[in-house]
Amino acid sequence: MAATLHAPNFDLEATLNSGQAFHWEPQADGSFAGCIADRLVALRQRRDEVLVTPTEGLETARCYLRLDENHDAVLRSFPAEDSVLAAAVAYCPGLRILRQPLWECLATFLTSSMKQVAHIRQMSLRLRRELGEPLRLGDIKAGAFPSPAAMASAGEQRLRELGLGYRAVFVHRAAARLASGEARLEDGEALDDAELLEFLLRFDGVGEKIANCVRLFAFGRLSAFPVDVWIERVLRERYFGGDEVPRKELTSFLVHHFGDYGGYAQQYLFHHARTSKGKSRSRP
DNA sequence: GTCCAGGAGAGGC
DNA sequence: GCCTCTCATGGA
Repeated sequence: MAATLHAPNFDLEATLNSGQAFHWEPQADGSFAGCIADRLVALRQRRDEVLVTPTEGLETARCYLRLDENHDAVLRSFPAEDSVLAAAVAYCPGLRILRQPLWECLATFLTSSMKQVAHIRQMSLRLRRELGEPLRLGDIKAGAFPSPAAMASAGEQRLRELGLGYRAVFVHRAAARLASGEARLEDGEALDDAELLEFLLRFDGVGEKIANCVRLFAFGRLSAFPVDVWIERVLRERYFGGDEVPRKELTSFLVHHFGDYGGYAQQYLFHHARTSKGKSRSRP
């Protein structure tokens, strides 16, 4: 029934619930059910293994969970003298960056602006339920993430009704551009990191933050470093003594300090800040 | 009831 | 270039 993935130093629950993907649903048996592209799978962690149901989903899951990478090399790349990052890694060393489908990632993060993780999740599940291809796995039902064509033909008004608010226009425009063939996200694969950033910024509603989320979580550009309100707070408080930091100075610091796997560092810092008890939420 | 969120774009200066 | 304002919604 289930196939097994070797997954040392891996934390399935943290990875699926760390604000990268928003649709994994916990099951009574401790597994998580959700779609990877158009395949509905159930994933369950057992010590150093991840059990994948059905077995045909094995390679899909391996790729999605990035279990084909050398994670130790990522951890070794981090600046040794950085105690803030070290604490975040120690808090949840098994956290991984996912390798998500391109459109799903772009569309989901277009809905993310000025939204809390819980609400992005609600929108994602609703879009899947209302507009996605219905899938079944035993008793489990779920919807695939709706295609650009499905989103385009649903129309902006329908997307608004599904709770997207002012974000509906951006999602709809992107869906229409992709459905018509005017733009192809796969073309981004061949671009270098800087070119890919420019490519993504051409979508209306995509700024530097969302572009970096898509570069990191979908295109696997592991140096991409999304700066949201959480990360900005962590950086200001823990790396800049609480002072306001000009955006340009911040960007320069990120590139030089965190290095080739800055995106991973960012995810550890984000997850730690957002979920740990000692989370910093000081405000003026 | 109030606060705030994995932002971006437009307009004013 | 850097502010400030607006957009929309519901979980915490």
